[in-house]
Amino acid sequence: MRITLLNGPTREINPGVPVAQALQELGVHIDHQVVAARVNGALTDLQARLKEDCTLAPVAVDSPEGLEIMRHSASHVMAEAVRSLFPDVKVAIGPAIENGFYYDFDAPRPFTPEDLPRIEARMGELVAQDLPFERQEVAREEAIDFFRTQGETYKVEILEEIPGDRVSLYRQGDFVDLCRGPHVPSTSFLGAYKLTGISGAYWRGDERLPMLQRLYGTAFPSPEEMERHLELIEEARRRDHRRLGRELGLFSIEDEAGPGLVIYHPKGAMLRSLIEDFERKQHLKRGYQMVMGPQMLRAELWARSGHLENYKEHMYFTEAEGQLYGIKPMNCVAHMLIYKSRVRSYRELPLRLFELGTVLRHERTGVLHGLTRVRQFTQDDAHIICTPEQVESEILGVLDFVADVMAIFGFDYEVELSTRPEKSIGSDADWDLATTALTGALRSRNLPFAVCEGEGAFYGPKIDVKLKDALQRRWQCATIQCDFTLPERFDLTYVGPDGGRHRPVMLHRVILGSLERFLGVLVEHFAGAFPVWLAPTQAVFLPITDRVHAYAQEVTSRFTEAGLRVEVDLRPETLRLKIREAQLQKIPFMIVIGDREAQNRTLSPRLRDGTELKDIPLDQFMGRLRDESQVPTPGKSP
RNA sequence: GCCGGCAUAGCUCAGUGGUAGAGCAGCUGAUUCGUAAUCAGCAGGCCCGGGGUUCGAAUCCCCGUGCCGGCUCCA
Repeated sequence: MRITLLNGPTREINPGVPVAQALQELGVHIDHQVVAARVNGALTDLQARLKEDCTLAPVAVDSPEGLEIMRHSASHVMAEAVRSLFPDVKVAIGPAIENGFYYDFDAPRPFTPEDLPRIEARMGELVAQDLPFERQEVAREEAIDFFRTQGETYKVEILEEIPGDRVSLYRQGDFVDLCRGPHVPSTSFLGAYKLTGISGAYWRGDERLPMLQRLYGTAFPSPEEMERHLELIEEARRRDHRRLGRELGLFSIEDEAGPGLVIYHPKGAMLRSLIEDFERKQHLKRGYQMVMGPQMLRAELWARSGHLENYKEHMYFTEAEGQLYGIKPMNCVAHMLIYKSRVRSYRELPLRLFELGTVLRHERTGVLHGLTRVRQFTQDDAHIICTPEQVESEILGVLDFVADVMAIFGFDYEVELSTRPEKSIGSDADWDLATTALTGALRSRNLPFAVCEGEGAFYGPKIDVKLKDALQRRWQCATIQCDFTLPERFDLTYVGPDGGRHRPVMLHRVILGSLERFLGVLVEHFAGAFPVWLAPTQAVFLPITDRVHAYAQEVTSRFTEAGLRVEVDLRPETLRLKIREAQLQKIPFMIVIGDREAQNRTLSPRLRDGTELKDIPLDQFMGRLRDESQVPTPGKSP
């Protein structure tokens, strides 16, 4: 039997040798770094026996596949630990996930935080025993019988649905699990792991099905790598926008006012208004027209738009003079009315209507979270109404818009295309047109994209943009959705060159998405240290003694009149104290003013990073601050 | 909405059946100071709300509300 090492030598090897031995004979050093192998490209256990000619490649624990295998094995070990400590639990599923793993159990009593150390300790014992993972292939019926006698009804349920006659089981110690594999050779291959959380999780992710108990863990090849990961979580905690929002005086969410309702404090309102100014300029530059719709519209309109049918449970209603009004959860309806207000010619298309539209959505209490999930938020929303021929170029325009804006804020992003879901309306032709246009636009900009089959809105396919923040976390911001329903329901038409009436296509799109969410992401991305153009307070003047108060106040007025966002700290405190507080407020420039500066009409700015500049002429520094206040132009100097 | 945890001063947190505490912040006074905390004093609480157990509840039990971590949903 001829075995070839990928990008390596070929050897004649006796049939029936295990993968690990074959690798060794091919000169691969086998230690705990190697957890599995690829046999002709397919992930395989190291213990598997080779029967025919093939190509081999080792899979190291620090490769993405190797890590996933190790984490998956960790979930099995956790399941064994849980089964041995709590014999009454049934096991459901336990995959590897980003940074770790989980396992779902049906437990007679919920787990508590005190259970975690016990389970972890038991896992430690299992790891110390170095139990081998053994793969066994059996007939599906045999597996069903086995799990049924064990009382593992969830495994039986899974088995009854998977196709094929034969399935694989993995055993380590006393624990046997239905599993595709592969696994690490034995429990001592686990590396560093830690149980991190408990939560409820619906069986099969369906809220109509029973809730199981999920245990989360994290696992890495080495303790150092796990430490780095835990440190990253700690860093995320430090950057939490809910904490920084309070500390920096940006916003609050008060129990008295109601959950999910953001109250902007002065600094937060300034930041928000800077972003809104930016948005207006960017949209006007790209041929959008600003519009504004009312906060509530008659319920009949929401019936017509289909919201009453599809979105009612998320809507707030109010009544006046016997009329029922729906408070807007989306901005589209008013935009439809604007379009319909007169006869439209093809010459007007594409019509791009932009609104910083504030919407209210009744979100279920459990999903609310800081600024990222709220009940009232403002979208940078636009509806583009165009001819079918214009759809693709309009989508391109939006993609370029997104690219520009993300570059300005300094975010990388990923793109997803979501296609027709099972429950949907519209003709196949419409769906094809829209999906082709979306895909075509992505292709022509060479944007790599993931396809989420069946994840589209019920009225049309969409492109979602996930920006990545400084901690590599992904956030939904921009989305571009094709919509055939609304032009239909509101009977939108335009007069074509032929003099006949035609139905336009509508694109619904946002760039930043929810300003609230975007603000939250910005806070965490910059850890509260906003770039000068976004900083609510750009500089604070710090007079050392009250002899220089007059000069400090004069300078403050001059900067303020120049449109710069500055403050002055006239308290009779020490410079050290003032610096410390300004530093904690993450103000970009702390400007020291003492007798020398007042004498020479200069300033001594300290930067956020601790750099001290000395005796800069007043006008020179004002020029610098003015320059840095400009919206960055990516592509030009850093 | 579901599972679990938590709720004490503006903030961070001690106090687990017997008279409510600390640090920071705040206020008052002194200090006029050169790059991350000057000193002293004072004040601050329906212990989330409502019921119950108990001679006695911040503490134990029940019901609400809110928050946190997840699930489901989602901008």
